Amino acid sequence: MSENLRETLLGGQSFSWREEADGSFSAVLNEKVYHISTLSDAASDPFLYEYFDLGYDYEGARAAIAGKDEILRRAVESTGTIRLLKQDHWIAAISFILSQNNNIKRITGLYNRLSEHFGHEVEPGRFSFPTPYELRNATEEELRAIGTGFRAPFILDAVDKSSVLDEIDGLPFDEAMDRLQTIKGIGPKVASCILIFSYQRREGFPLDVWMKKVMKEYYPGKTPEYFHPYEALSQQYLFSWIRSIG
DNA sequence: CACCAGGCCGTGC
DNA sequence: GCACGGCATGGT
Repeated sequence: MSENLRETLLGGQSFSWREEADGSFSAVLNEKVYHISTLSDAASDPFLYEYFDLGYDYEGARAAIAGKDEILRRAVESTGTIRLLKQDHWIAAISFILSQNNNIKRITGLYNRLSEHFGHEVEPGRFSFPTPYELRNATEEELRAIGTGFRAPFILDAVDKSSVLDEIDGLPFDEAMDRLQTIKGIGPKVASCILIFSYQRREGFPLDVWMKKVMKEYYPGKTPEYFHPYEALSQQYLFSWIRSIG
């Protein structure tokens, strides 16, 4: 099977993208509205080249993962190639704070409402995700009013501590995890998602309710170390697979 | 009505 | 250190 752009963009690592009626994808990033139909659309754009991590050999990684064991082979063959996006640190941090005890559809809705209420319009009807500066005067009541619920104070704490996101690069993985968790609403799972989908830390292995089920049923006694050096990508394939089969 | 969703916080032990 | 209840909201 070939590239699965849909799974990469809408499968739970980003909440910036929407699927258009013609099957293409669009998102407001970098003060622009990007439209993508295939990965080749990204190759000639420097921003998208980085964003889609086009310098990494995902086909090679995919083959290596599929050869690891029977479950991974099944997971890999159940879908096309999945990539690990390199998203903006702030967007990723808030996205995954929103994700806790939530589902992908509702997370996307919250992401869009935050953009419409606190971001700015870059094209008619298309809003950027709000920066920490744009959220500096937001109140807990305003954030709750758009449906963020108990996550509202976490967002405000992240605004206060947004500089933490500039102190992550170069840290050993465990220290990066600890530093991110100084922000309220960021625990081990959210921190690992931020590190993978924004800081290119491929040793992350987020354990959400789906992946805990996978580990219990198919990898009892195993730790993320088992999947080295493809922890994050293996996790993405297993996550996609277990969700597809329920 | 119940239970769940890409969990974490605060408390108690 | 680990176990537990609570938590906003919308879908099933």
